[in-house]
Amino acid sequence: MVITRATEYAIRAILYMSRQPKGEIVYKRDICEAQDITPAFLTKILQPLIKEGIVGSQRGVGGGFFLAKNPADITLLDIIKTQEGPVYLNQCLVKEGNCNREFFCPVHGAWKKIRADFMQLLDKYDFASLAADQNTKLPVQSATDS
Amino acid sequence: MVITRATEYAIRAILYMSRQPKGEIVYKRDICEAQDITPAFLTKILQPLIKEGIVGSQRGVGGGFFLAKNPADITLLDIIKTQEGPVYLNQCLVKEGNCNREFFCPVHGAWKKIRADFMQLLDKYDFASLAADQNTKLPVQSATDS
DNA sequence: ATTCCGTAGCGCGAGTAATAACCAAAACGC
DNA sequence: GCGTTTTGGTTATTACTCGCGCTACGGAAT
Repeated sequence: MVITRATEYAIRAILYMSRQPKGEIVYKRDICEAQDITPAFLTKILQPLIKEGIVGSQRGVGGGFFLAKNPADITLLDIIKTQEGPVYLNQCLVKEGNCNREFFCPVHGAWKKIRADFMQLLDKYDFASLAADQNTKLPVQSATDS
Repeated sequence: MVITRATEYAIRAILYMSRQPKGEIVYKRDICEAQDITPAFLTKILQPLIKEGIVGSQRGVGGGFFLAKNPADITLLDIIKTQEGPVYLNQCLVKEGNCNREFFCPVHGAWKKIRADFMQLLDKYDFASLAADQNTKLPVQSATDS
């Protein structure tokens, strides 16, 4: 019951971009260095984010990636959904009719509620706040390496 | 991001036992039939529950399993923890010092909070209530097969 | 001796986490 | 304009881990 590494990296990458001036293009290389991600893997991770309209990309010389939305409008839930698909928690909730016990199984209803509450929990954290938190911890930019 | 089948089955098994008279021994075979679980797998699943003191077992002729605690004192979180270990959500939270970004990573704090809230969410559901829910759905016992 | 649970370990299959190779587009130099 | 360089886009492959279930043998109770 742990998020995948791809999700972890995606969150880091978005966080990194959130700290840049709005619309500023950042190099893949810079994200990788700052956040300890291999370039090839980062490419793959960013694709769904681009499709989702959260990240924009620019090819060619001087190209790179940038945030296509306001950090305040991006939440942890958004990122998790692009990487892992919808949050389900329980197999029975994956598809309607997937579980033939639905009629009488009381846990079914419980899971539905838990899932909804959990998603709401994740949706509370937006990247503007997260980036702000980081700024209070790290007033000096030069200490970003790990 | 889905719970394992073992957890699913464990919950079903506990639910089944919660509906029996307190302390009554049930056969493995009966649990398996009622809840669609293979006997060998159920054996494995019940072990951690026994170690945790949630389920009791009786060997020999006429032996079987029974609830060692009151259904009202067993929550979904208890079962999940026995099957999947502590709930972590994020690799960084698995072990203190596991994540060298802890100092400045703002997501770290967010995950800690989310995790605590999530666990509290799961801890709200006890098996006395769940079993009661089932009784309202299923007043007649003979309809329990799937 | 029989009937049950306890424990260890095996094996298939699916999913993770990368890596590699090749393709496409944009900008620059000439 | 044209080709080269610099970037991202896409697909395939791989090593590895883990979920899931099965098998086999051991141990306790009656």
